[in-house]
Amino acid sequence: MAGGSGSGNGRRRSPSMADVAALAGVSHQTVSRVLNDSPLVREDTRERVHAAIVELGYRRNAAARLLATNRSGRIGMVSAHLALHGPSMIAGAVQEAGREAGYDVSVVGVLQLSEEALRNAVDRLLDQAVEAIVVAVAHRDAHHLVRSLSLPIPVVLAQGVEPGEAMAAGIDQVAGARLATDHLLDAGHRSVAHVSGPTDWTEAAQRCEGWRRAHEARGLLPGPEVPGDWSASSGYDAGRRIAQDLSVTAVFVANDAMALGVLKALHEAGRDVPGDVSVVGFDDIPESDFYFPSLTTVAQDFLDLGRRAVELTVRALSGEERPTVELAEPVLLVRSSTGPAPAG
Amino acid sequence: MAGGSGSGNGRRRSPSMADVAALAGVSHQTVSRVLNDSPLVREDTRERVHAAIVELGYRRNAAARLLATNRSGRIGMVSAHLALHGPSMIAGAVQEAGREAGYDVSVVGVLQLSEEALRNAVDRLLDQAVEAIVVAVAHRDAHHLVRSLSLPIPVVLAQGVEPGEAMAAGIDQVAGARLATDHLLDAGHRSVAHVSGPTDWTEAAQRCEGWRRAHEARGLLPGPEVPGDWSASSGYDAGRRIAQDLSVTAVFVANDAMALGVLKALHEAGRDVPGDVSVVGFDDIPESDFYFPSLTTVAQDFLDLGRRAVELTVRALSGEERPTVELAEPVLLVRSSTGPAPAG
DNA sequence: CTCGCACATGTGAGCGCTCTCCAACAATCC
DNA sequence: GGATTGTTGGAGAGCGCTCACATGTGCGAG
Repeated sequence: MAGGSGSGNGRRRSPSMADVAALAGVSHQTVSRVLNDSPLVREDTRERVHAAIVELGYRRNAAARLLATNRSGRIGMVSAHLALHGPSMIAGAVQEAGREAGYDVSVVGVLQLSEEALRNAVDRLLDQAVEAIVVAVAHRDAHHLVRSLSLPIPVVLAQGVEPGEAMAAGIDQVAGARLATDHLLDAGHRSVAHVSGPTDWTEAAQRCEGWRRAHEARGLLPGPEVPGDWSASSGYDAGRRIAQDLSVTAVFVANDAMALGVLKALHEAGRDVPGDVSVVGFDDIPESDFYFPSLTTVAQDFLDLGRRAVELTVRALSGEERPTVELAEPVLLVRSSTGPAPAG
Repeated sequence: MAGGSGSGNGRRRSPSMADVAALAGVSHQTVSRVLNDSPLVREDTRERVHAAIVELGYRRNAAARLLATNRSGRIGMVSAHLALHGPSMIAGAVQEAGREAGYDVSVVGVLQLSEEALRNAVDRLLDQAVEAIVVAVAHRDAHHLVRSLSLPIPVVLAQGVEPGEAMAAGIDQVAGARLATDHLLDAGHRSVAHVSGPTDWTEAAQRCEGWRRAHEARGLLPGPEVPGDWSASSGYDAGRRIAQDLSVTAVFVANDAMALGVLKALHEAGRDVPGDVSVVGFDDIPESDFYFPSLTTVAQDFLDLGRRAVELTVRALSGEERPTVELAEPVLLVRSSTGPAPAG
């Protein structure tokens, strides 16, 4: 036991605060103060410490800091279908907005939607000691789970929320759908068909609701509703069914990808867009301007949504009880896939 | 100061190992053993501990564990343009493959590509104590940065790599481009035009290279090259220029989104696809089957790529010096946007 | 009946940081 | 000139875990 206490330890440990302190000729506490921008350090001391930090390539150990402070500076986010336009935009926006607010954002994607998968995702985030969780899964089950889950940290919902709901940010899907449907009805169409998203997705349900209400408000009966699954392929199938019904002169499709399929099916069936049939999409993906014809669609400001979600998070974190933000309003982009109802 | 030492401390701390140990009537070490599946625990003790864990809702503190072990079980990933199909698929695949291999994956997206932004991203990952980093930015600068950066942890490249490169997984872009170009040349076209991606992206450069070589191999001169930026909009601009040149009968477009733009421009110029002009894309995004006409394109197995990248990471982590995997081969999907060269 | 050896469990140090206290010293006041 | 500030610095505990070790059993062998 005497003598050589194992010094030559193969892999060199990274420098610690003590090493920096020793090199700068101060105590570890002073180094800590410098790192945390405390004003209680003389300028030349601060510089000496900084020099030591650079020389050693010191980097503060986040785990130790977290252990001591119990604050991770990290927000978790759970998302599904990250390959889809909306979810991926929201994830990017939350990450960006979080960063602006001084938080790191960890995104965990759920592949198969199930209660277990969601719980799992939340568990993984909890393991990372996140201070709050943003759930951006606009699925009914997710909504329920979030509300039932009683976590010691704030959980905010992004997307698929109801107006006035606390701890929830969103874009008014019902309003967006009404915008789209009203545009068609205003153009003289007697009714509008709808290609919907999967019904267990709250957004799909809300868009459907808006479409229905737009008709109701005018005392009209809505056209046929054909279910899809967000994919272009399902839109194509729906489009083929719609093309057979010659009384349909206008279609509101729940997202742009499906609208692409609808457009193709209509085209193949020899029905002209917008001459015979008008089509409106939802999402304004960058490609939709280059469809044939370029697609009238509803645009949502995802970046703003991300910012609102983070704003809620920050407010909740700073003690506010059940912070609320208003739903954002989507915008209709009129392009060339819509026109007046055909005469007759 | 006597008496009531602040016991009613508002926010209750989450239970620690010691709490579990006390409840189960064992020492904290035994709890640790149970948590780490040590065989040195009697069955009934193990059950008692488990019961205590459940009762208390105990969850192991990852920061403390990391501090003690110096192993985070986390892999970092830096990605850019997560809204694009390829990058987003790769991110998902790496996350999934990492999870299978027992690692958590942290993705940090870079918005503006710059050396500083990349360094920043790496810094953020380092702060999370990742054990390795996967860089999935197929940009020349990223490639350089990664090779110059000398980190104490393994860094593997995914996408935009050269054959035989160590610590790098990829899909052979040159081969993919040759596949596409040869398909057109085989169909009798005398030369093929190319709408390329931004030239500082290695993938764009490699696809361009494959297109060039395919001509070379037959002693042909390549058609005009028009630069794009991956967006449908830039593809549209390129398509308009190409449509003016009546000698062009075939176009290889560096990705599907730009191909959509090309298709539209060609259509507007009255040039029939594939009657007058054949078009091939790259990526096989789910929508490309529903373009007008449905797009012949090159498909890449991103999931496999993710798995290979993680495989490299794991091998490097387990001490292998400079592990290598082979480039994967992409596949040509022939659909209806390509046909024989027009007579004349 | 002691020894030894497997197994099962407990003890204590230390990971790198932040926090709460306390010490040293200069400048200021009555 | 001694008490009173304010400024700058240091010492030490403790966050919750894992590690290396010490300890306490039971049981067959010498």
